[in-house]
Amino acid sequence: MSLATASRALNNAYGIAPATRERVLATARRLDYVVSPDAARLARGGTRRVALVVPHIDRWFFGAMVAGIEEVLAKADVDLLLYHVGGTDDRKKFFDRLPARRKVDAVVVVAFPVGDAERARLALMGVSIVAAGGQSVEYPYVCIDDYRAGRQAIDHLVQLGHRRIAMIAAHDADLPGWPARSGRSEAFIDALAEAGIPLPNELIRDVDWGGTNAAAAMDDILDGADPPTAVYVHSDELALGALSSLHRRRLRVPQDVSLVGIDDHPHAELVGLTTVRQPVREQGAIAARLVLDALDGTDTSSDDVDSGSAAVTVDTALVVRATTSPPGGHPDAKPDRRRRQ
Amino acid sequence: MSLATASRALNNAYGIAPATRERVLATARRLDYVVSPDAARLARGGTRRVALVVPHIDRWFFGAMVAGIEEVLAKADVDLLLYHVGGTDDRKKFFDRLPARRKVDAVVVVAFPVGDAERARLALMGVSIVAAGGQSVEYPYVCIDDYRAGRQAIDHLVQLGHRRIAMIAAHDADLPGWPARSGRSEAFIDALAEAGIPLPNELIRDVDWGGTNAAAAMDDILDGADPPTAVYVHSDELALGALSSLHRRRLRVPQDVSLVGIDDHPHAELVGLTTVRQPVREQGAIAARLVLDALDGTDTSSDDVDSGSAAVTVDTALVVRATTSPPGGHPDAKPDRRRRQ
DNA sequence: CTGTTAGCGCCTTCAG
DNA sequence: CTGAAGGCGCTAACAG
Repeated sequence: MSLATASRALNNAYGIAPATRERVLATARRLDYVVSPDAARLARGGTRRVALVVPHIDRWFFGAMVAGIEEVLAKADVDLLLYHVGGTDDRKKFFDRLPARRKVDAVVVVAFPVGDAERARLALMGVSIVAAGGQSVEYPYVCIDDYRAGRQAIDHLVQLGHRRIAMIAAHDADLPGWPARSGRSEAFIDALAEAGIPLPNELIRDVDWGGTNAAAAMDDILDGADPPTAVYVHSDELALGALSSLHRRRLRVPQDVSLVGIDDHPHAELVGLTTVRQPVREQGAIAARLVLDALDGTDTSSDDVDSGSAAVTVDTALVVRATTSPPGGHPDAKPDRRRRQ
Repeated sequence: MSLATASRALNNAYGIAPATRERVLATARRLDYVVSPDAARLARGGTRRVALVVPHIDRWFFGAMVAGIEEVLAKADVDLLLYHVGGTDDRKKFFDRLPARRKVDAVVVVAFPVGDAERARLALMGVSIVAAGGQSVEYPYVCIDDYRAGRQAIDHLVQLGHRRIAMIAAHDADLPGWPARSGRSEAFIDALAEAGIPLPNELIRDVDWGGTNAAAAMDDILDGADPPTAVYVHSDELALGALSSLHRRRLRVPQDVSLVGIDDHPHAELVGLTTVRQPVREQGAIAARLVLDALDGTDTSSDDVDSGSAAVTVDTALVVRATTSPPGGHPDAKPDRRRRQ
């Protein structure tokens, strides 16, 4: 039979006799034949591929995000090209060479602040772009409200009665302009202001990302003249560092000092860390759906539909575990050690 | 000028005048032109792509491995297609559908035990396969010697004078046949036997992978009649769980009980966990090189070269931190809290 | 419903 | 050293 007929059969196209199709499929099965996606793409246009640009694949947050994205994209039968853009040089190289060019229908930047120059380079690719975990004025995105998450953490401390509260923030040399920072910091400032607490500059540290750095910052803070009764840390992995400092000093948590983080990292549950949960995997899934929307939009050119839902903010929630209590730690007020088991 | 000339110029082919080439390249640059990799692949054969099959991308070990692979493969200008094969159903679906078929030149299975049926399916793809993190009789692989790693951990405990030692192993429903298990378990058995210590079956637990499960196992062990003075845990993430159990019970580590893990997870340093380091990222890099070798081999069909170096075992090393000491914990013998800072 | 005919964008002999 | 064909494996109009 003819080539075209076979092609139609394999693609479930219209206008083909069920019998013929069945025959084709059977033969294909017998020969273990599958169409070449590359050749198909060449003829049809549109790779079913999207590029994933991710800074630190070996950190939980990014891994979970990728897992979420992969899950729904795989289901939609689109492939993922992984570009690990770790350090600054990697980053430069990526945007200079644009290795994903002509290879994908879309790119997802994962928790990755895109600068103006970089945006210009990306535009060159001529494909849709979505940002996962980090808002963007230019692209469809999904993220949490970092300010709100921060407020949930701090307000919790304030409500417990803490007045002397430290903050450990972090920056990442590899991620200049990481957007979560400012929101989480502003939350601290505002919350204290609203509670009538003067901003304790001597209790604020801004470290390079990493648990050991956070531990050092915690040490530094505790060495101060008037140490805090509670510490707000920008993320759980940093909080774990702070916690190790506390343990090393044989300070009791939460009796001597309370500790709250953000993220709900798997290890947070393990050590009973009070934190603000963000659904990372779900964000990934949503990002993937944004991608699929974009692809459909491109295919059908229906610009007037759903062009507003391109910005999704998912909710966060305080998870109270065992590292927070009123100052001095009233045992009665102390929550269960492991809340969800 | 002609199409062919341009093609030659872009590919640095032989037989082209430097001037002409330069002119072509300049124009290409000006037009922001890049060749279509898909079309090129169609004409030339050989996608420059490899598939990465990874079970739990959101766990540190797998992420680090992927990072290592990506680093060298990106440098060689080959792209990575990511297939996240988490649960058993994912796995079945992947091997049934073989979504990477005809899309890649090789596939890397990351710490992923491949069964016979699965191997047969993979063979269908007709591409080279390498195993990263887990030995394989069939494929080129890179991994550590799990038995040896286990021995390094246990022998350390034995040398410190411990005679009552517990073991927490783990299995993963998603990774049936995980090869590291047996080696790490045998190490325990052999080491005790050599030291003349009878195997304490009541101190051995085999849990589902996960920190909380390990914590529960630790609880269970400590509730026993004659608790151990030291615990050997199959991996750091489990050890962190065990550690949380110890902390919760206000047991002093290492004075009351010593703890040793395997992996050197980033958090191990944070909490001062004594462990056996394995260079995960490096294993990824080596796996990537095995892939490149295989690709070259295919291209040039030079079967007689380096066909023996296909199995690499990388070294592990004991890292003594703060969770191990002689039974009872002689302060003098106690190593520095944070060894490498 | 099915076969024919063009390409998709590139590489590669083969003659100039 | 360069240009002119042919083809990689498939799909998409077209006719039958």
